[in-house]
Amino acid sequence: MSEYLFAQEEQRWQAYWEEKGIYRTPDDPNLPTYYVLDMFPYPSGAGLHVGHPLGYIASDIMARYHRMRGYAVLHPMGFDAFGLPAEQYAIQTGQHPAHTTADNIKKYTEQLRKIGFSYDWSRSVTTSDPSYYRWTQWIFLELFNSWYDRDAHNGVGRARPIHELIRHFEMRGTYELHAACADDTPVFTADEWKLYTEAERSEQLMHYRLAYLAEAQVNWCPALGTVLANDEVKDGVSERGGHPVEVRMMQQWMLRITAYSARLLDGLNDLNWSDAIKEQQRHWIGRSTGARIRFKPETLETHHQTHTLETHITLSSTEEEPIEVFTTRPDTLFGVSFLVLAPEHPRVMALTHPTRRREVERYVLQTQLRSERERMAEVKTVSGVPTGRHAVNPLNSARIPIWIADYVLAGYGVGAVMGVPGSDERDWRFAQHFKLPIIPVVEGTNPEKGAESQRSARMINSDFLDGHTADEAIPLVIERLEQLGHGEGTTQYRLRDAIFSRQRYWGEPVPIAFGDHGPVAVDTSDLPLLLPEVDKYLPTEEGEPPLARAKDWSYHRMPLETTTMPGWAGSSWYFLRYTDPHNTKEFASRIHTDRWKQVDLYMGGAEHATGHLLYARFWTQFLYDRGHIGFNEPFRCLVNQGMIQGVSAYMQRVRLPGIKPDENHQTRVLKGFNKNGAPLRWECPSTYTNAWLSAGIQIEGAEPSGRVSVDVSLVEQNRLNCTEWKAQETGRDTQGWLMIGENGHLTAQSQSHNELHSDELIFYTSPEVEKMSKSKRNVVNPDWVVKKYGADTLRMYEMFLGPLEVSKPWDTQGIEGVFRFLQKLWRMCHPGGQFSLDQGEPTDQEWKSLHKLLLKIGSDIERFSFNTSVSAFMIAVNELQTMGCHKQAIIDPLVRALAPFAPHLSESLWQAMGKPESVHLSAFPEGDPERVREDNYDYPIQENGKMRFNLNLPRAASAEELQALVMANPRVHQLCGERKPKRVVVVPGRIVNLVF
RNA sequence: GCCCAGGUGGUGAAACCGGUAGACACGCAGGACUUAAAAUCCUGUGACCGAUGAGGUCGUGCGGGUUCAAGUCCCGCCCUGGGUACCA
Repeated sequence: MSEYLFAQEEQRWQAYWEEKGIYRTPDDPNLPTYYVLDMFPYPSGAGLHVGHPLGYIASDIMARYHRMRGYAVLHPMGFDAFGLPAEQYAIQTGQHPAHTTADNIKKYTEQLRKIGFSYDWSRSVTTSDPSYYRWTQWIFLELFNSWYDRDAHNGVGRARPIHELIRHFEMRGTYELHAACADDTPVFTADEWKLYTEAERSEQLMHYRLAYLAEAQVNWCPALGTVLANDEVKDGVSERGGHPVEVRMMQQWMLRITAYSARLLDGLNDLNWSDAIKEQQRHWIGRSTGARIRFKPETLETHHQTHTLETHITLSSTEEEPIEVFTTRPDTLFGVSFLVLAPEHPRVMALTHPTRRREVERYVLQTQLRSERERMAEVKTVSGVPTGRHAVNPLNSARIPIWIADYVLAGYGVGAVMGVPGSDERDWRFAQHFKLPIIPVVEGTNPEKGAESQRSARMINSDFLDGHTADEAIPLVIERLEQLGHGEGTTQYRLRDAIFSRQRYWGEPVPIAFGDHGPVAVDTSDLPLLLPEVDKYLPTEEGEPPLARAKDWSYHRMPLETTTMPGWAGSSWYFLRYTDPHNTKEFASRIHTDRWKQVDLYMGGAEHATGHLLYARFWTQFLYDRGHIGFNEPFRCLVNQGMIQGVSAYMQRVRLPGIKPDENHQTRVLKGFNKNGAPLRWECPSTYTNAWLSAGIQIEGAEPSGRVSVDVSLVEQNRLNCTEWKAQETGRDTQGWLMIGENGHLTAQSQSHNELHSDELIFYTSPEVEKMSKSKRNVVNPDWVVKKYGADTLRMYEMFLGPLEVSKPWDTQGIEGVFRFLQKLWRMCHPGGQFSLDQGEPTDQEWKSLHKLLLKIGSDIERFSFNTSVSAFMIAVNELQTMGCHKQAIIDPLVRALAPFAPHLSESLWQAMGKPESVHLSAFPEGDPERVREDNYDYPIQENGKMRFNLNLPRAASAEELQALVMANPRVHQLCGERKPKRVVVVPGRIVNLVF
């Protein structure tokens, strides 16, 4: 056998590994543990393309490497199986999403198995499996039955059981309670609590639960009949499908992730994640520190009232209440010349002067009508309307007008700002536009030109703050405001509570029923609450979610919640389940989660930066607070693999110039240039008005009329396989087509005498690197690669392509290099076609090649530099081949080092050596620096920093000795000539530089 | 606009602490073996000058700087990709 028959060998070893169960996670509690996890894939119907396994291959190398280094390795794979595509398919075809999902999982699993990953499949989990989502529902109920105590843990805060909150209410009401809740949460005494009805108590508790029901502004997508999360909406349309989205108020289940804002932000510092992802999360959470300041509105002269007494009283009380604003620059308080409320601010109408009511109403209505998209498009246009009322600056009693404007967002801070046009760019534009006064409060402000927000500048016109910088002034103002009771220092977060309800079928049912006194949790012993059968996967006629179609959707005669959980519910805790996947008593036992702890290496795409990665951290911290696990961050080290892009092949289509009526109608002559600019002429049938042009060809008078991609499998080095293309196109396109290539033309129905045969036409497509997708026809399927080159080649080539974190295009041609390397190694062990290794003692040179490799691989793996590892293997094998080495003493460790990268071929060679056990159970070989040490080093000799030649000098020589040796060398004399070096820089072990 | 990556041959890339730029591979060109092809092996391959030699000049997005020495450090800009946006 002179050739490595990969197909046969790979199948054989995959069966062998499975039979021996060598990737099963070891139970031995004495072994050090290593948990490597790939991000949960959604099993889409399209299957895998070559981009998907990139991260899986890298993590598999790490898993195998650690296994060989004596770690107990947990390396599982499972499926995030609930989701919209299966549901959409169900809506279209009536096929139950569970069936589609099962088919897709089967397909994915088969594809993954062929690549030879070392997953412990016995631990696989699927989120749509009731035995799994039972625990997703259970965690939801834990959230429902928890509140967040901000005072716990020395002010860090901690989630606590809801019954402890009830006890607090019974003893002290809301007195001395610092809980995460909305700002407008009512205050009550213990006595009031005791008098509340059950329904009222339930309503009060809802303000504190970590999973709670609230009226929320949501992104309603009519086309999908569902609500989308903010990160599922891009540019005003749904991320999936691109359907329009509108803003609506709806009753939703929410998760109080904002309780964890500070911890989620601060926790980032200790994580071994890329700065890019950490920055994205920081920005998403968006902490800003500043102050809330209350401005008292001027009393309204009430001489015009026509209200009834009752409404008059309620109105005037809100009229009198101070207006609260949030600012990060309380130091600029003396520069305030107006207040602005968001149009959605609840007190807009109450604070509007009756004479202005009409105008304000119109403005509010107008902003409501404008879509998100429009508002985004007109970011720089200034609009707003005065309320006709004024407020008073709490520090200097200045009278300032109150405005309404849409540049203030209801959803951030308190929905109201103080306008400081001297120090804020937006306030400045607003003041400029409406001719409001601009009071400079920091030195160097030019009110004519713009705002000055420098924090280091000295304050002016600011009473007791004058002469201070912003950082000095801020605590002073806050102190004064707190003394006067007009405000206090505070911290705001951009992060919003997460909407948890989905108006969809294919998700986990929310285990809540609605009783007479409010929501009731399904008893945990009744979980899982199974997803019911429905006749259609669509919303009901009344716009209720699909679950409302289910027969008898109730719990102890109480109607059940009809929304389901979002995709991220199941994926927020799955890494815990893998430690104990078959547990029927708990989501995972502490014994197992304590043993494996955090994921040591989490591999996946950067697109989950603010979604999955944030929610998973939130759930982990919550489960930690409630004592269910012993750590509060899920993923210690995160590596984001880059994308593998596709190279699409495009053909240019042109409209040919018109033919004059008197011309010969059989053929026509086209003139133009080829891609090198050489003039060309073609004689073509005149019946065609359109043509495809080979890349770079120009035709006089022709107009481009679009381009079309062709399947990449028909293209090699940009040259189109015209025969194949013709075979595919002729069936579809009855109109016929004309192709103009480098050397002639081709049509669908060979009708012209001078037409080339499809094999002869040289036709180039234009390559373009873009995302790999079906629609761009640039998808390369791993099954195809495995079939043609084998799994080991695919694995090594994906690693060889470039650094793991970087995006790079797939080039099928390049794969030959890796394929040849593996074949070369195989032949090295099969001299004359038979397996045979030399039992002799290797030479120093042979040892050196081996240990150079081992040292390199060891350090490369530690820093995920797998592309250079593959090169190192190639270099070693090239060197050994040149030396004619096929000694077992060298090949044995080399094969073990190769095992994580090319598990099949190394197993073939290993077992051919007569080893009793799998190579994957052997020890990873260590490099020995002694074996690569050399006595001499080729010193580069530089002239003024420019490399001239090398001198072979003893490595042990000191700088002085080296200088003496160099200066005595005849080649150096020749280089110097008459000149004498001004200075000789000698860096032992590196370089010698002669400076003239 | 702001934040984060990145920009090196025809292509993917390497250079890990400031020390020989382009390792390894693809592609291309030439050669050996073969009736031929495939496979394999050998040689060359950044650009320019020079004779195809010896040798030299230039060269890591652009312009400056620090240094004996810069792809690497500093300052200013340009471009590409990702994120984000009246966030007070």
